[in-house]
Amino acid sequence: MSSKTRFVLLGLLQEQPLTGYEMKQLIDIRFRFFWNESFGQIYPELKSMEEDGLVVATDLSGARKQKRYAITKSGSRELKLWLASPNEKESIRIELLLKVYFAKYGSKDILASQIKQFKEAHHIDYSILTAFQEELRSIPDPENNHQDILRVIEFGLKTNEAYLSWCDDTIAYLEGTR
Amino acid sequence: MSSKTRFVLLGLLQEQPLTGYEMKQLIDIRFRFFWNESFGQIYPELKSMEEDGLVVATDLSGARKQKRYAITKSGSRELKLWLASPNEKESIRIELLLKVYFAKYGSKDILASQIKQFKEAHHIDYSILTAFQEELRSIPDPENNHQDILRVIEFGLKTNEAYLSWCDDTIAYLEGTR
DNA sequence: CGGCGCATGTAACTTGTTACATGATTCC
DNA sequence: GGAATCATGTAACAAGTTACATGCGCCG
Repeated sequence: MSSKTRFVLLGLLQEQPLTGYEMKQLIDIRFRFFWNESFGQIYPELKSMEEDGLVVATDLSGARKQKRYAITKSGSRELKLWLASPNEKESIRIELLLKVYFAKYGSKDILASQIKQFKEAHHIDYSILTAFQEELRSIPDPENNHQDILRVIEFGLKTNEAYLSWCDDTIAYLEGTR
Repeated sequence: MSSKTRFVLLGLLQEQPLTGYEMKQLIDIRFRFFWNESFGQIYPELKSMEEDGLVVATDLSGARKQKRYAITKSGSRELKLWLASPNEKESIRIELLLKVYFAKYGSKDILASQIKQFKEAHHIDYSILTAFQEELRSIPDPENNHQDILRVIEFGLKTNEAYLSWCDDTIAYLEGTR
């Protein structure tokens, strides 16, 4: 289970030079439903990537000591290599499902409220995804550059729809057995 | 992000006494689509749980040096406490989606084959879930003990259906743009 | 008698989170 | 001038994986 932080950052930099802070923001917004990275990973990783010659940093003078990173030829090569390499099994951990599995040892009411919370969180995800989708669709895209990203959004929409519908069924079940 | 290993094990032990090895097997089979634990977590955790008085071990003499753990009153209390406590945000990491997002920098053909692999893996998950569902339904359940577990299976089925349908759409899209 | 599955355990390592420190800029 | 946000970084810690060591029992 090797770290993928490096490749996420390279992927973002392939589009345009960015600061570590900006990359974190992009990951939080665009990848929120299937990926995350913390500053504690990003900054040290950028340093090590620079040492490996995959990126070059420019110290923005004047501005608030920000470092803008750009990808190098070598970095692009690494990115392509990773894109063609096999994927690791996705890792998923949903505490709520453990609690549903063990539901008979706990309170149905509390569980129902936990599911409602889960539902709300994913309803927000769903809204964000819908907004992002509309935004992308509203921008003219003659070269079909947005299609790939729209596929990712579609994944998020479909899985979140599944989540929401499961929540409704399960809340109904829990409240029906009171 | 505190570890939940302890509670998973307590939950399993609430049903019946088990060895570490058996718990690992149950987690691998029953929780495979939303949770995992390794021996490297399980054995040290069981030791620490015994020290905390949440479980008691019985050394099965004669048999191949196995230790069977049983939950204590104190352990049951801990389990109930956790069941009523708030959940951590679920963690999900899907490398494939990063690659779809960055698809324009790589090969469409390779990506399509990666998605096919993903699809196959989840088709297997789907089959396992269906089999487990049928098994549970075939066992008479006068006290509705299986209902909670069936809800968990339902979650797996719904999300996997979403995955599979997304795979088909996305493969079609990739192969259409060749 | 050899290989596989059962069974437990540990040590080294990698990965990831959190908390903290520092300081600039912007906006009210 | 104070709060929020921008911005970078590190150190301590927690969590999780992997590889290894050990040995029994069963089946062919």
